[in-house]
Amino acid sequence: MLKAPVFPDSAPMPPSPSAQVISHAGNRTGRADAESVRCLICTVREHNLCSSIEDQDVGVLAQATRQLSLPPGTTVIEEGTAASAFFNVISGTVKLFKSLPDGRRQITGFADAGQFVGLSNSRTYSFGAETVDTVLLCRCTHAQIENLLAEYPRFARNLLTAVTHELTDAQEQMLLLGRKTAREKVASFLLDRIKQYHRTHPHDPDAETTASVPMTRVDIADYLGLTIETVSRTISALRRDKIISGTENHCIRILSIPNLQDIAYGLKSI
Amino acid sequence: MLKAPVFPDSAPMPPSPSAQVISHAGNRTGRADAESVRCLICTVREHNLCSSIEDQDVGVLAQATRQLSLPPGTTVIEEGTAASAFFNVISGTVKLFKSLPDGRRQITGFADAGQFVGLSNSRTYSFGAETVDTVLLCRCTHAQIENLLAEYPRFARNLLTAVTHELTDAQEQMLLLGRKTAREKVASFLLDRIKQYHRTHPHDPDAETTASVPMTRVDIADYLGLTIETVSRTISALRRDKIISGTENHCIRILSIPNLQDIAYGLKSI
DNA sequence: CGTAGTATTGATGGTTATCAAAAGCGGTGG
DNA sequence: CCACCGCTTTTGATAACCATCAATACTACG
Repeated sequence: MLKAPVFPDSAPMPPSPSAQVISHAGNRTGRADAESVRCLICTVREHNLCSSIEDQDVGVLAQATRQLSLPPGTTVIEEGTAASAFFNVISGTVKLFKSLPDGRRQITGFADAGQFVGLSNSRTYSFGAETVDTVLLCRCTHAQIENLLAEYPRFARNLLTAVTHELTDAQEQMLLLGRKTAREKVASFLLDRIKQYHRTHPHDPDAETTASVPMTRVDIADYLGLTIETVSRTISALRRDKIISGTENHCIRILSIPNLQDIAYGLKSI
Repeated sequence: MLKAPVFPDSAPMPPSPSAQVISHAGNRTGRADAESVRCLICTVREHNLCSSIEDQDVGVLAQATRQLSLPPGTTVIEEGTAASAFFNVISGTVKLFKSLPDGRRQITGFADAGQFVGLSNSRTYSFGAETVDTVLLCRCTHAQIENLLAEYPRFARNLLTAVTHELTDAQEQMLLLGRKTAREKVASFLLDRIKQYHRTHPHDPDAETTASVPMTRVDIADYLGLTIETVSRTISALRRDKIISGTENHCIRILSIPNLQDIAYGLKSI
C-alpha cells in the first residue's frame, strides 16, 4: 500500500469567504471567465449535482470549487477528522471505508466519475476516503455547499436524489454482505463494474461485456467482506467455469452475463 | 411469522388532490381545526421531519397526512411494488428489508418512533417494510412530499439531513456485516437498542442500562447476517459472562456497558 | 390445557479464514 | 538486456467460525 499523505485542508482556496462567493455579482453576468470555463466544459457536469446550476450561474460554481488531481493511494478524507469539505469525482475512482480499532476495514463503496464524496452530519467524518487510481476531483467546503443549498432549490433537490440513490446502493450492499455466498458476492461485484464501465464508456462497442476493476484484490476483499485469497480463488473458479475470461487483473471480459446474473442472485447453484 | 396482509394502497385519503391540499387557504390561517390538532399534539413532531413546518402551517401537514395504527406483522411496503407513499413512524418499530429470490432476507434497518420510511428514487420500492409490533404511523403520498419539498425549504433541508443520517447508519452496518464476528455483531446491536430506548424513554431512570428488543430472533438474525441459533447462543454466552442479565427475551438489562462497547469494537477478545 | 409459534441447546459439517509458499508483474539500475 | 526487488496475486493445506440439522424447552393465546 502506498504511503498516503493526508489531503491538505489548507489547499489553495478562493480568496473571498464562501458566503460572498455565492453572491458575487460578477459571476451572475454569464461572462465565461477562465474559472467558469472549467465548469462549462466539465465532462461530468450533466451527469451530476452541478447540473442543478444553470450555465448562466456556473461562475458561482467555478468560484466555489477547486479542481485537484491526485495520484493513486492518496488519502482524500481521514476517518474521524474534522468534516469540512465535499468532493465531486471528475475522473478516476475513490474508495470509501470504515475501520475497526484493530485495523479490520470495510469499504462501503466506490465513487466513480460523476459521484460525490464527503457529506456529513456530524462535526467529523465517520468514514475515510482514498484514491484508487489517478483521480481528478472538485473540492468545495461544507459552508459553500450550504450556500448552494440555500440559493438553488434544484441543487438541494438533486442532492437529496443523489443521497437517496446512495442509500439504495447501501441497502443492496447490506444484502450482499449479510446473505450472499463468496461466489454470489464476486458475481454481483463484477456486474456492478460492468454497469459502471458502461456508464463511463457509452461508446465502447465492448462495453456490454467489459468490467473495469482498477482496485486491488485487497480492496475487493474489503468491499465484499471476504479475504484476498477467497476473492482470488473465486475469480479463478469463474474463469475455469468459462463465465469470465482475460488474464489481465484489472480488466475482465464477461463471457455470459445471464450466467453471472443468475449466480449473483442465487438462481444458479453451479 | 404472521400472515401479512398487504397494506391497502387504497386506504382513506384526504379528498382533495395533493397539489391543492398544499395551497389550501384554510390551512394557513393558524386555526386549530380537528386535523391540525393531531399534528400539534404529535409526540414526535419536534424530533422529526415535521418540525420543519411551523405551528401556523401545521394544517398543511395534517391534511397531507393520514394516521394509521397497524398490528404486528403487517406489511407496510411490499418489495418491488409501485412506490407511492411515504411513512412517518409515530410509535412502535418497523423493519426494512431486502430479499433474494430463494427467500434469504437481509433486514437493512429498524425505523423507530420519529423515523421515516419509504423514500424512493425509482418507480418501485427496492425494499420491503413490515411492522415489528403495534405501530402508529403517518402516511403521505410522494406527490405530497414533493409539494412539501417545493414549498418549505426547511423541509427539504431536514429531509436531506435525515437521509444523510440513514446513510451513515448504513455504512456502520456494512462494517458490522462485513467485518465483525457474531459476538461483536450482537454487542453492537444491543448498544444500538440501548441508545434507541434512551431516545424514546428519556425519563426512565433505568434507560442507561435497558435495551428494548421488540423483534424476534429471526429478525435479529436477518439484521446481523447470522442464523437464529447463533444469535441465541451468543446472547446466552453474554449472559453467562455476566455482561447482560434478564430472562425476558424482549427486554435485556445491561450489566456493563463499557464491556459491551469493548466487545462491539473488537477491543476485548474474551 | 393444548397448540403453534418462538427460543434454547446439542452434534456435526461446510464455507471461508488463516497460515504458508510460490508465481507473476512492474519498475530500477547494474 | 536482464537480474533484482518489492508488491500483488495465485494456489495449497489446515483450522475455525458459524450454518445446518435435530431435539427439547419455553411462551402466548385461544
